[in-house]
Amino acid sequence: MTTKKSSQPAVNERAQHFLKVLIERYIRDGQPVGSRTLAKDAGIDLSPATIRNVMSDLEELGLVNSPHTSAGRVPTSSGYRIFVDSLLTIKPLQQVEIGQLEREFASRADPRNLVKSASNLLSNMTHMAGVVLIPRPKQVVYRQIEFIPLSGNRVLTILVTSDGEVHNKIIETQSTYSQSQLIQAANFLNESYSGKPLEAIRGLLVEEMEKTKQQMNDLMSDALSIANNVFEIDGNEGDYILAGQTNLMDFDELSNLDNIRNLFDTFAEKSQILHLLDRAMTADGVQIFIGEESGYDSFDNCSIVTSSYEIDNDVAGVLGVIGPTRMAYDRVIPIVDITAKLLGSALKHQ
Amino acid sequence: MTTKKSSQPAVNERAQHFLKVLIERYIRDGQPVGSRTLAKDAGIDLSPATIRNVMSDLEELGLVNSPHTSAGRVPTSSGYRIFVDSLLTIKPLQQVEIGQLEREFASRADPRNLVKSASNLLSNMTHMAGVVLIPRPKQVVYRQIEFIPLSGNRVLTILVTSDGEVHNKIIETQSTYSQSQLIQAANFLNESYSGKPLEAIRGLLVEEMEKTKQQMNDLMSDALSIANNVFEIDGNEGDYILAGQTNLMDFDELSNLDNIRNLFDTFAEKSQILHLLDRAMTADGVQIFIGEESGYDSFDNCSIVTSSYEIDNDVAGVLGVIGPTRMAYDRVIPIVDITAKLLGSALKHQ
DNA sequence: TTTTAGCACTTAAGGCGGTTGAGTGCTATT
DNA sequence: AATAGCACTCAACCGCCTTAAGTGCTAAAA
Repeated sequence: MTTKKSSQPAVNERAQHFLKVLIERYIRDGQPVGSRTLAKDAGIDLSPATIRNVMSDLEELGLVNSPHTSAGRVPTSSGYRIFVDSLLTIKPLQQVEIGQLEREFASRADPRNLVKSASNLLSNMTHMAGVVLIPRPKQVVYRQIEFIPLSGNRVLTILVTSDGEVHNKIIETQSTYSQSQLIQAANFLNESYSGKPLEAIRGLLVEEMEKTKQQMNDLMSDALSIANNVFEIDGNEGDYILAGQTNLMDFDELSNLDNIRNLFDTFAEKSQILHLLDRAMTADGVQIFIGEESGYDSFDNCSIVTSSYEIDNDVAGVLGVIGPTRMAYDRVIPIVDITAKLLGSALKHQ
Repeated sequence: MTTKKSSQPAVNERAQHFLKVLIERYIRDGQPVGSRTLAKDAGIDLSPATIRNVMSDLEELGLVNSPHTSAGRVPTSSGYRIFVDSLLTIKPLQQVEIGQLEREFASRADPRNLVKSASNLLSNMTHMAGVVLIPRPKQVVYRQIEFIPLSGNRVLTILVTSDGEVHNKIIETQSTYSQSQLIQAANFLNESYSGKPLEAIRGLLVEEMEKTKQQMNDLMSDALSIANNVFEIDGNEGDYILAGQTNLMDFDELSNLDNIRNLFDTFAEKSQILHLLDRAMTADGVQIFIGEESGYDSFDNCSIVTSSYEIDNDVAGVLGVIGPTRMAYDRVIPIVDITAKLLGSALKHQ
């Protein structure tokens, strides 16, 4: 049945079985698996001593190893590999669970949300991290383009593709275009080529260059009606950019896992931070929240130094630094202060 | 000079000075500050015993406290508050540093990047977390609007405001509009009202309703030239959505700070994950990277289970789960598998 | 009255030795 | 080929002790 050589340990069926049971066990409770345990679990009636021989073979093959001499065995990557490739029996999901998932997906609308909730689903179901690459269709179909003139002959182009994704890009043009020129250019493109694959457009353009007509103008009242609707709902949601969160792990007073976890969850949640920044927006100059003052438990051991920044003398936003209460305020305060001023004036020059 | 009452400890100048020195010291090395240390640091020639009395007063006032009976003192939030409000001597930044900052800001172009690099600057200079609220100008000036018809009478509106921000919103209209109707509506709005403050537009609309002319059509060749430029650079950057990263802290084998830190930095960096997902995109069906197989050090103790998902029979993206090598593969694999299928078909139905 | 010296007391932290329990490898036997 | 027996290893835990830092209190000195 199985060929065996005395010089090189054999990976016969029995050994494979033990490997399987060992890995399953290790996955279950995370402890190195010893011979006695394995003997009981395996369902084959063998003494621990025998198991030890087998495990020793497995170790020689690099499929398991021990953290130290008198510990049980732990699977190595190669061990997992074999397990996954040929030993694994997959439990299909319950029909009920599948149903739930289907309903979950059915209830979402636009692609962005779908992707987001797929990621959340993965994370929730597995209690691990879920990740979803944003769809990148092989054939990107062009939907809409828009141009916004910037200073010089730079133009902001906004390209909308079939998947509802919006791509912003700043391009440098050879000559300078006026705003109305750009608008008309966009109209032309949009009317002629929406729905065509991106790669094809260049070819089509040349060929179809002079075929266009325009039959607009009289639907303006419709435009009005829609616009009314849009400007009604202009909710400016607010969002922030965070950097260097992991720096916080350097501080002893924050770096127990619970604390860090709370902090990061708070960052991910966003709403609390947004409230906090909102509060900081009203005051001008540098503002400091120390410990509980922020009002959020996760920041109990943190201070937040903020400053609002102004564009053309209007408060436009807030920026700041989050760190342990024990921070070098004398240094952080001027940094936040000057950054706010520089950011403000940098944004003004646009 | 200073009024004192025997019943309530006094916050005289000397006590304030000690508080200041204590906090400065504590900020420097994070250890509870004892009477002897404080005596040396304070620059006033007093014995530790005297200092102890003062510290005891400060404690009674709630400005400091000891972690345990025989430890030194640590500032409380109120202590920091007083320190920050009236004891702090701020070090202005070196002119050199300011120069560097200015140059840093000068080199960035669009607002989004400015905000991002401001956040990074804050984080780098302070070695803590930087946060910047995205500018929310008091008067949002309207730049550009665009409509994309979706199914039913839902319309995707894309509103661009003066700060270069793009706001997507799906609205429900009363009646159904065709694509060309929508395009014309957008054109009308864009031509007439770009540069006006958002709030004012509704009023202006009614009043200016019938004044519009159109003088387009002959700039089409320009449109062509620009478009050429845009479609040239269509670089579809690729991005992913991550969820439940903090779940990873639940696993003992990952949850030492160094490890978690590396992981989170990798998530934030994005490029590595993107490469990995890219690799997973080519294979179809579920793919598994175990430990070092991923090729990235930060994932040495992690496995990644991925599956590509298809839209209309074309591979559109990848999704997956990241967890410890010791994961319940038999459960995770079908979850990833089915999620990929469901996401694919959910996206197709659009 | 303020400051200081002295003293007894508290506490975290670290080192040391012993014990326990799980597990191993080897050898001789069945 | 499988097993039993045995000596050995090692992490983890426990209790014990010591050390270092610091405290509060009281009584004496300035």
